[in-house]
Amino acid sequence: MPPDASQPKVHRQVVDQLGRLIVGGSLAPGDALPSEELLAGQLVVSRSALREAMKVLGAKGLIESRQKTGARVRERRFWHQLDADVLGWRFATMPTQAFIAELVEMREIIEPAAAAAAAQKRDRAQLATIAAAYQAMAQAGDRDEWAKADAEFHSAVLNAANNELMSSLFNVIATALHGFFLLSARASDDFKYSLPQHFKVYDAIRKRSAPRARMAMQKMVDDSRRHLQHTGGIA
Amino acid sequence: MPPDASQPKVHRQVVDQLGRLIVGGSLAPGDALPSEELLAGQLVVSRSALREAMKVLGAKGLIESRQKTGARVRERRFWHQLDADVLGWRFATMPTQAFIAELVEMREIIEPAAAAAAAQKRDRAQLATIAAAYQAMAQAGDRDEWAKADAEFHSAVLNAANNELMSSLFNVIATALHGFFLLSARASDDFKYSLPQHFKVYDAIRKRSAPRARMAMQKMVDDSRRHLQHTGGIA
DNA sequence: CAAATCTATTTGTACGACAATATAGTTTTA
DNA sequence: TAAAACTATATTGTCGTACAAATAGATTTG
Repeated sequence: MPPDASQPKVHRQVVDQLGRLIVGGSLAPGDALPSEELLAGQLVVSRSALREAMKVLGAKGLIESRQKTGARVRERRFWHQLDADVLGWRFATMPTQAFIAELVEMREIIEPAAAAAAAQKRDRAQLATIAAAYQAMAQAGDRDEWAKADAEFHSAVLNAANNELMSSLFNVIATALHGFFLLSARASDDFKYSLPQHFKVYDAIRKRSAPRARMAMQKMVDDSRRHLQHTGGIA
Repeated sequence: MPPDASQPKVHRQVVDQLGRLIVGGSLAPGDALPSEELLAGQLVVSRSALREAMKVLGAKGLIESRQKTGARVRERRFWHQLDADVLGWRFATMPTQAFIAELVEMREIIEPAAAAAAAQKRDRAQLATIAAAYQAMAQAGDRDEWAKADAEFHSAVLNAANNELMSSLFNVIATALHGFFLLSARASDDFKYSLPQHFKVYDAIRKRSAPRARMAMQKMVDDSRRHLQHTGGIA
């Protein structure tokens, strides 16, 4: 009994189909979609289900519907680029080096800033959560355990910054990068090689030293980039 | 003939109503919404319109619907905090100092990083756009002209960073801050006092000096914060 | 007591009808 | 002729109803 074996609902499937078409470029900004009646016929779904899907796409900034004129694909600058689905569709249709670079750049901006903020604003419980994640990393027996604890560590740091906007942003970025196994710089043999660097981040946050926390996280992020360049990236 | 006098559609109104209730805390995470039939009756709308609204709220991470169980408010960590509507509802219901501080903090993280990236990646046309905005600032005759050109300048810098994720993020943050007139540090009498600082940003980007661009923007942002603290904030 | 079955509730999908709106064309008017 | 007012018409928006699908909870059964 797989935990998520429920077949996807129709409207969700339509959201995915149209989303991919738009983000993938098959439907360009300015293009008009077929009328709801027509499109529903083409996709073999009811107009009700189609409309629910269109509203969702509208909520993501991808399309705009107006009476008489119909629905049109909006310009890219209106797209909610930080929406998880939109990111996913970009991944599915254009996993280019440039796109990955954008994600990595965002990560490199957020994490050092978050570490600095965490050093200033973290409370005791949040520090404890970071410490627990660090312990789990130290005791990790294999790559999977390490990866899990590593993700928790970074998530805990973000949480300790006490800024929901920042957390939400990192959440999206990290999830997307996770899809490419690009979050942690995983050395082939010694997967724990970055443990000391993580300790420095933790220690700086513990001592409430924002500059040191920022620098330590910056170094970690730089290492990650160096590693990426070594392996030549993916796409 | 006001440009946007069209009465808001029903499903949009429902999205707003429920969105405010949830973000405002009247409906807490974990709470169950009434069944669609009931809720439609309470709001005096058809089930169809209500469902379209619920799908939109689901797309924003606010609620989750399941058969038999009904719809429930999701935990805050799932909310799309960077969605323009969600930000708007937070504004409408909880314009607290803490929330504004989160927005300002995000801005302070993004803009210096964006200036640095722009210095490295901008092309000629993007530089020209920044220059044009700067010129408009220099020639601004009143506060409104200045504010408009100022917004264009910052937007142009973000655009020159050539990272759609960053642009999208800044767009949302800046729009929200604009709602509070908190984007630019507007001195009461000399509204052009930050012009030289803007020039430094432009000049560094022109000379492709990332460090100087970052520092110049950082200083601008710091000034803005200092000014905020002087005036004691708003909410 | 555990497993299988049934039942009732709620969302999901489909269909049909009409209202509201905005475009494009048509007619009227100055 | 040009501008203004009107009219047709395509398309989305809203409503209501019926039924399908899923699933939590009660019931039966071994």
